Amino acid sequence: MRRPTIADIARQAGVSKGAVSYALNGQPGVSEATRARILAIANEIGWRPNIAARALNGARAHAVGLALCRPARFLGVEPFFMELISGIEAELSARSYALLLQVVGDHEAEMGVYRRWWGEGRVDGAILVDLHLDDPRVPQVEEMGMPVVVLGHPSAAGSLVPVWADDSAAVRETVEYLVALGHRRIARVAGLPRLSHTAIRDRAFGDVCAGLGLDACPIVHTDYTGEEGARATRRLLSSPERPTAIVFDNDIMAVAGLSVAQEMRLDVPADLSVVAWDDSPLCQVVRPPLTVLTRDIPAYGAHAAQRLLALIDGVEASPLEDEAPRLTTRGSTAPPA
Amino acid sequence: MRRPTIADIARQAGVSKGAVSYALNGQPGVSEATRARILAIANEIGWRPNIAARALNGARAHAVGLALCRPARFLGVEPFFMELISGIEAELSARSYALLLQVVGDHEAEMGVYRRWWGEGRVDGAILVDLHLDDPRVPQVEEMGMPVVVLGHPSAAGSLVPVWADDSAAVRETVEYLVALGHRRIARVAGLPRLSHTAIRDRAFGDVCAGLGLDACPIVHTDYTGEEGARATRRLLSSPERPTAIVFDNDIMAVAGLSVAQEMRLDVPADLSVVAWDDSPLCQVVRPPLTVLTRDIPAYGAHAAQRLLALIDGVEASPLEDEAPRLTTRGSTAPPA
DNA sequence: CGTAGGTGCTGAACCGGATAAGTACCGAGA
DNA sequence: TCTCGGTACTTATCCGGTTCAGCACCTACG
Repeated sequence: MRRPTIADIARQAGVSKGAVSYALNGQPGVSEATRARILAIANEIGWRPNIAARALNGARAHAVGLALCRPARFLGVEPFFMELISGIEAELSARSYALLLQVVGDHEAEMGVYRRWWGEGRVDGAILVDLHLDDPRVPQVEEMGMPVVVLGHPSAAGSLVPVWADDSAAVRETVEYLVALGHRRIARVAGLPRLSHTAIRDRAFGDVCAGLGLDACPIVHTDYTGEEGARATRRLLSSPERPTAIVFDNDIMAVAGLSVAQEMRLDVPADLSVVAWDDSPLCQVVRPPLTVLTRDIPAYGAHAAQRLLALIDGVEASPLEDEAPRLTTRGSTAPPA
Repeated sequence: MRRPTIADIARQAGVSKGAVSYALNGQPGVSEATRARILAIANEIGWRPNIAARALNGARAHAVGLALCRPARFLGVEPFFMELISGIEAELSARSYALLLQVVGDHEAEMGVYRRWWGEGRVDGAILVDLHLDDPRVPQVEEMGMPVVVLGHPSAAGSLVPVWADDSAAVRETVEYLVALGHRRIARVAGLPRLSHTAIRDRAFGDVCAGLGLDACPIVHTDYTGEEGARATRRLLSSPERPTAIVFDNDIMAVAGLSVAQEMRLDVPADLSVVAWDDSPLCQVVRPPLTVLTRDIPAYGAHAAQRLLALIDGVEASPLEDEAPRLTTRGSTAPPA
């Protein structure tokens, strides 16, 4: 029960391997009658091209790589990656491209994986996520010559094609909205400080607060976990100059912060307004439902995949600024009491 | 700047391609001195094996497939899959196996993907998840002859190697605990009724309740979303014979149910005890923190990957009953008021 | 001293396709 | 009638490895 090859088809059709190859690939060089006969036989005996054989002739691997460098636990915590992956998938599967996924421990291992995949002809390109400030991966993949799309701001992407959203605008919209409600003391519970998008949001937050003449606008950095989100919230709410509004960098921390506020007998939104970055069912389910910055994460992934496929096709891929996160107001924001 | 091949190494070392192949693969047939020289050259010029060429000689694809048949949105909602994937990854990456992932729309597309991957020699095996009752995929992959491990109860796995946990025992432990606390009216908010593990939990729930002589133990089926979880809870809490405890099939629904209870001015745990299936940071973050059935999902994935790699190696892989979910009590369960 | 056996290597075939080069055949135009 | 040109193929080569058969050469043993 060996897998049928074009040699089998050739034998049955009474033609040469070459003719079968032309016929199956829609190339000129065979008559329509012969082509139809060959296709019929191929279909009948269940022939499938062997990608290995094709790859040997310099063909595409028809797969793109994604190495995720996050502790396994965090992956489960944040819906972000699954949503991103489903968006990437949507684009890839339409072109019959597969996604080669590997979770790695650190950036060194990540680069090792990319080097191997690229060196072994396993992937045609890759998507780089979670850019750091001065990320060493950028020059390294540039040197490899592998088509790569970066999910992140162009300022950190070097010569690689970036796909990003304007986080600064989202920060501005949020702060301006809170100020319009009457808030003067706004805090930000941020994610990992070494991530470049954290730095961008931090700077935008500081700039907007300063521009609006707000007093103290503290920023607390965390590791995105509910535990640290709760701790940061507790610290902020215990300070003498208690903020009347907190903007969290993800939904998990926002929910944790909400619980802390309620634990401290503060009413949300009367005593404290809460805004979360990234919507999730969770945000709609807690009481009060959270005002959030909504992003279409699957679209984000889809756009990155599109750009990557274009690059792989040899098309000059332009940077893409995706839609900025939109503020969706719910019950967790109101004028301060 | 072509990629170096063994021919390049052979030329530099002044030996034949065959000798290089033996040297690089640790096979006998070359002297240690020659082997060392060849390895040094290979290392120096940065040679990497071309998997395509290896695969052409019948070698492994060194990848396993996972096609997930869930709407993109649900993937983001449930941490389960990311945790599962990181567990699978942990095992695979240790053996330099990659995971080929594709999100598909329905079971037919899923089977199409498996057929293609297997037919094209892209994967050496696959992991089947989300088994249904009388799942048509089981006989289909059995016929394909592809090594497959099933995540689910043996009763639904046919001749495929199953990896599962004893959900019935977990259900029993939970109900017995609630009864010991003094509860007599316990309800279950379940997931999709067509999934085989839902059926197994349903049956166990019914059996245990009947065995303990409990009155009415209603089961409500949902689609795992917070919305349906909230609706199911509202319905249960509005009935004349209001349950004093509810066991939810995932954490999202449990949190939604908790909010509904609080919305209805019921105190948790005094008026209503809540138990969630699967722990997550979310469960620890809400007030009160939820009593949960804890599973080590990454371990679950790792075991499945282990079994699959064994199958691929031609080793007879035995079914594996994984550790049953453990009840972790927190503030959401107490004797009824 | 002849030879059996092992070591260390070479040369060539092979995997399953893609593709360039070559060839037989047919019809049309000069 | 001969040539030209296109069609419809065939043949051969290549991709980058693996693997088998074969062949020197050295050693040990009777």
